[in-house]
Amino acid sequence: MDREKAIAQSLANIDSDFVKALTEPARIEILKLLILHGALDVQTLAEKMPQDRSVISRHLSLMKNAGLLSAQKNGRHMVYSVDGETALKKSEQLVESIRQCSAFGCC
Amino acid sequence: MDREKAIAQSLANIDSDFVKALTEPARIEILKLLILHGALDVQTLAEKMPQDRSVISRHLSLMKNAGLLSAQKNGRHMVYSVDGETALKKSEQLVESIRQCSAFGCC
DNA sequence: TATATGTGTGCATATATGTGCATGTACGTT
DNA sequence: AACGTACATGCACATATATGCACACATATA
Repeated sequence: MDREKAIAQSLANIDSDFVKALTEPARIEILKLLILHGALDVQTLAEKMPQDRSVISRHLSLMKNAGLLSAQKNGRHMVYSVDGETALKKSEQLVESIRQCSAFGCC
Repeated sequence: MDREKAIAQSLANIDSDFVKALTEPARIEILKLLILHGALDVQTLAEKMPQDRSVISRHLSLMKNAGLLSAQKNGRHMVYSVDGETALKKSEQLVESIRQCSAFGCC
């Protein structure tokens, strides 16, 4: 059925990794700190949070894979910053998925 | 600092329950079935999925609390359907949060 | 009333995920 | 080359979450 495929396609477009990246309080805090201070390395970021550096490092890696952050190696420092363009694009894509589903007549 | 509060406020507006509701494959499948077939009761929904009825019931409850679904009692049947209006509103709110953060100069 | 059906919840369990410590790797410094 | 620093990863562990079974409650039916 065409309609079924269209609905499945819309929902398949929901980027699970991106959404998951926004569910953890520690990651929201990282996001906040990065927006507030701009680009920060792992060490500096970890000093502003209760978790261990290794934990912060893993969160950053996850958020980078989710398209929320971008990273740049500066000497032995790894500098992370928010990839606002990608983040905005992905969130808009989420709205579009839900909008299409609404258009399919869910209510 | 005013800017700091504004950033924190934007990120605090991210509805964690709503976002979490979209991270579980089983819940996405429920969403798909509800959009496809319209309003469905727990039993009918559970027959189309591998999980136990109790599991489906819990997912539905969570999605309802997240504002993704609405429910109506019909005799001994509990009929769930997608609350497209609320879902769209919440997803747009997510975009707005990220847009504001972008505006604060994260990139 | 007695019986059957539809839901939700308590409980135990498996899996997923966050966390911290120890270690390995990469890079700059002396 | 030797050392110190920054980061990532393997490992063990605690917590969160999804799952299924059994049962209690509500409602329809005989």
